[in-house]
Amino acid sequence: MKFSASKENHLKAIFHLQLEQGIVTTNALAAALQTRPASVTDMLKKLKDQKLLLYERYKGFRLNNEGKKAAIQVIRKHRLWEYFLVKKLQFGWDEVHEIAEELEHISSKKLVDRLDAFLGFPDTDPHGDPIPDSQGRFLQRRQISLSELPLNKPAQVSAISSQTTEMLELLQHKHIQLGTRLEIRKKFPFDNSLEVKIRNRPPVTLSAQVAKNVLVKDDE
Amino acid sequence: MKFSASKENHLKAIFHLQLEQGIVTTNALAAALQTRPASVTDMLKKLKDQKLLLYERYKGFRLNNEGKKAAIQVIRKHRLWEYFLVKKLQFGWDEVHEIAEELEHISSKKLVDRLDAFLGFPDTDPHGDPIPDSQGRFLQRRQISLSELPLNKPAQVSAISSQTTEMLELLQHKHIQLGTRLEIRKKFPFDNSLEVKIRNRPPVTLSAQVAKNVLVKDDE
DNA sequence: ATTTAAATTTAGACAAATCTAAAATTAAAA
DNA sequence: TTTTAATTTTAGATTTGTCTAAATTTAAAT
Ligand SMILES: [Mn+2]
Ligand SMILES: [Mn+2]
Ligand SMILES: [Mn+2]
Ligand SMILES: [Mn+2]
Repeated sequence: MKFSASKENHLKAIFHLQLEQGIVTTNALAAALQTRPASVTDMLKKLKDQKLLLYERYKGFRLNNEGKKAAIQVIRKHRLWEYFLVKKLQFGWDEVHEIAEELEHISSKKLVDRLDAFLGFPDTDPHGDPIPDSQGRFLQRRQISLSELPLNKPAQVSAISSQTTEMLELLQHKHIQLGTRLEIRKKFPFDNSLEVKIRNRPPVTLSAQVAKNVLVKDDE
Repeated sequence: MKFSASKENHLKAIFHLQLEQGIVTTNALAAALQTRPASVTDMLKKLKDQKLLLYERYKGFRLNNEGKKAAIQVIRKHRLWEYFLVKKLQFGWDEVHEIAEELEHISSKKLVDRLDAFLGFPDTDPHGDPIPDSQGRFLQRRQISLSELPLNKPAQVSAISSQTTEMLELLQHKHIQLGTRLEIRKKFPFDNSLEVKIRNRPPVTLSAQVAKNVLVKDDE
């Protein structure tokens, strides 16, 4: 089982998208990979031929078990290398992603397992994401509503449960989107509104109704 | 200047060949890269267009200054990764070449320099070959082939020029590795084979082909 | 100096991965 | 329910790197 770098990138991106959506669309994947929908369709055919995903034209797609296993191995490599770069080579957590995006395609399984041991079998990468073990097992952190998040606990937006245009417009205006890292600075019991801090931005206030529909996961 | 993996492989192989030959031939490069002469010609045109080598058709070729600089950077990466694999990940010196052949194409210059620092700026890789520094300087050590070593002159193995698995396996079986101290006890003109003595071991016989690829330096 | 052989290059093809433009399908709006 | 818009797929082209087979050039042998 050895896949090209491009196939590995596709598998990984599909894996992430289907965690949120269940089913993945051509446009979503093209956006995630910064490529064109037509290119995605081309690749989908190849991945389907290799029996890595379930796909019917015009109907969306998702990884099957084989595809998930392959994707998880790529994610494992990516996160172990990021951990290595930060912990051993003194890189900042914000400058390792691009390099790991290349290193994740080195194929030696033995290398990855030795690296894992060398690093002391870490279970979380520098961004707080879990690192799959050698067998591909990993603890998917459960996501909670922003309204349940404790004060001052760093978290990352992992889903928006109410996806009305109005809601998304409001969040966009407050600079909150999927992946945004934030923490709660203050809670107002009067109306259960929250004051939320995002790095490099002034604090913003969210109503209880909004907070309820923003799902977050631990950000280390 | 960022080059594709294939171009980097070509540059590196040309560099090594021209150390021996001065000028490099199409067939020699094809053999070194396990590819076809026609493919080499194709690549030569591209490298010439990018002004990395001097080339006239049917007349051989060699790297210019730019090409040498690029090749040395690839060699630096290759050898630093090999050192990392052996010293930090506990790989055997005979199993790292293939992996380094992939790792050498990771492009981040910062990564290489950080790795270098992390490893303590080593100047010799696990096969005894010198590691170029950040500016591309490196000490080509004065070493001779074992087949040129005079009788009964103590020497120390400093490099293995043919690093195939088969070669390394053979040497391992005869208890010869980097740093091994030895001397030639007898030379057989019939087939140019050698009888070599290693301290605390019975003498071993080496073929001319093997001896040619074992490089030694004066034993202090 | 011819002839023969070896080395090298060209011509034409192919696979992988990508793209643009146009067609087909599905979803949304009127 | 038409009509319109958005999404997705196809058709055909492009780039990079590789190959085989044939042609060209250089080197070796007679
Ligand atoms: Mn990352
Ligand atoms: Mn990648
Ligand atoms: Mn090597
Ligand atoms: Mn390589």
